[in-house]
Amino acid sequence: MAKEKSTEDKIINAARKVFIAKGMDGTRMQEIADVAGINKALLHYYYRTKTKLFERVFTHAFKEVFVVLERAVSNEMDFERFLEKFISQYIKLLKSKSYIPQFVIHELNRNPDLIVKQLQDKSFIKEKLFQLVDQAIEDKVIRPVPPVHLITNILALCIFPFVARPIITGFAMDGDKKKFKTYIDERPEQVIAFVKHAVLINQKEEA
Amino acid sequence: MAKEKSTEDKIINAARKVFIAKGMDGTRMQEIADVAGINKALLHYYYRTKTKLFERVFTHAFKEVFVVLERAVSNEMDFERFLEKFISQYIKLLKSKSYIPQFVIHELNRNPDLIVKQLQDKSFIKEKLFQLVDQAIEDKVIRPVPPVHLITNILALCIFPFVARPIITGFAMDGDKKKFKTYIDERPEQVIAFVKHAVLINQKEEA
DNA sequence: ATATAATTTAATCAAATGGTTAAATCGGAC
DNA sequence: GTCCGATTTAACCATTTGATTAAATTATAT
Repeated sequence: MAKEKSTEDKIINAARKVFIAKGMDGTRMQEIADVAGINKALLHYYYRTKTKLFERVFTHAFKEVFVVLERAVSNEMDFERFLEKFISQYIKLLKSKSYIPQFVIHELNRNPDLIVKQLQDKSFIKEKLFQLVDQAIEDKVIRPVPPVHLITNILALCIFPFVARPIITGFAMDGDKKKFKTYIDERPEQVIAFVKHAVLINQKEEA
Repeated sequence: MAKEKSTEDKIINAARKVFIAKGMDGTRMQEIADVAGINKALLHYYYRTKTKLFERVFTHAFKEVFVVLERAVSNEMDFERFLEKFISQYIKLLKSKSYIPQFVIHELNRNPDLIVKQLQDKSFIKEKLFQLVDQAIEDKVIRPVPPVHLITNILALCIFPFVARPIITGFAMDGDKKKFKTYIDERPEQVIAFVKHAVLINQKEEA
C-alpha cells in the first residue's frame, strides 16, 4: 500500500530481500538497485560499498531474532508460563521472518567474526536465562537438565524447521508448501507439549 | 598419512573442503586447484565446469547425512532402542562431518530444486519412519504425537547445534571452543533423555 | 623407444562485477 | 525564477573469474 518510502528505506528493504535470498557472496549490487527501483550509481551514492550495506542489513536481521530473547527474560513469571510464552512468541516471530535464521546462521558460519560485534553487552541475557533455568531446577519445577542443553533444545525446536524448510517440505510433505504451513501452525502447541513433558516434573493435570 | 591419492580424489577432497567452507558462490576454482595441489587447467581437464563439480560434491555430502536415516529404519528393534541408537549414531556422524549440515541446508535454501534430485527413491525411508512412530503410538509406547513433529524434533535436537555452532559458542560459551566440544560430547545422553521424557509412556526404571 | 595419457605452463577470452565519474535532468524550497 | 540536492544516464575502469587453448614436459605402460 504505502509508497511513501524514502530512497534509503527502499535500498535497505531491497538489500535485505536480496541478501537474505542469496547471501553476501551471491548478491549483486545491480540486483539490489533493480529491486529498489533505482540505479547502481544512486545505490553507491547512499552506501559506498557492498560490505557496509551488508553489515547494516545483517546487524538489523540479527537483532530481530535476538530481541525476543531479550524481551522474554525480562518478564517475571513462573517457569511453565515462561516456556509457553517464549516458544509461542518465538515461533510467531519466525513465521513472519522465516528466512532470517538461515541467513544469520549462514553468514555467521561464513564469517564467525561477525558474532563478536553482535554479542556485545548481551551477556546479561545469558545470565538471566541460565539463572531462570537453575532456579526452576532448584524449585523442583523441572528435572535437573544442564541449562545450556535445555536452552539450545528449545531454540533448536523453534528454529530448525525454518532453516531446514526445503528438506522438510521435500521429504515429509512431498513438496506441498501448504502442508508445511499447516505443520508450522501446529508447531507452537507441539513444541510446548514436547518440552513440558521433557522437563516438567508436575504434569499431572492438563487440558 | 597415505599420499597414494589419485588426482581425482585430490580434486574431490579439495572441492569438498572449499565448497563446504565457502559455499557455491564463495568458492573459486583457483582455490580448489591450490588446495588440491594442482593447476586450474588440470582441474577443468577433470571437471569441465564448476557446477558439475559442485553437484558431485553436494550429492555426496547429502548422502552422507541421509544414509544414517536409511540404516536406522532398516534395523528391527523396539522403539526405545531405536531412539537411543538413532540419536547416538546421528550425533556421532555429525561430530566427524560437522560442517556438512550447514552446507547442505544453505545450498538447498539457495537452490531448492537440488532437493528433488536427491530425494528420488527415498520415499520408502519416509514411510518406514512414519510407520515406526505410528506403531509405537498404537502400542502405547509413546504419547500420540504427530510423527512429522516427533521426527523433526529429533532431527532438530541432533542437527541444530552444528549449524548454530558460532552462535552457541559465542553466546553460551564465551567463544571457548573447548567448551563447545564438551557440550557436544554430552549431547547424545542429553538428547536421548530429553526425547524419552518427552514421549515415552513407561519411563519407570532407568539407570 | 615409443606411443599414450597425465600434467604443467602460460597465455588468452569473454563475461561479470564492484566501484567511480561527469554531465544532464528533475523536483522542491526559497 | 533560481538554487541545490536527489536522481538518472551512460560510459568507463580495474579486477576477478570461469573457462579454453596450445605447446611443452613428465610419467607410464607396452
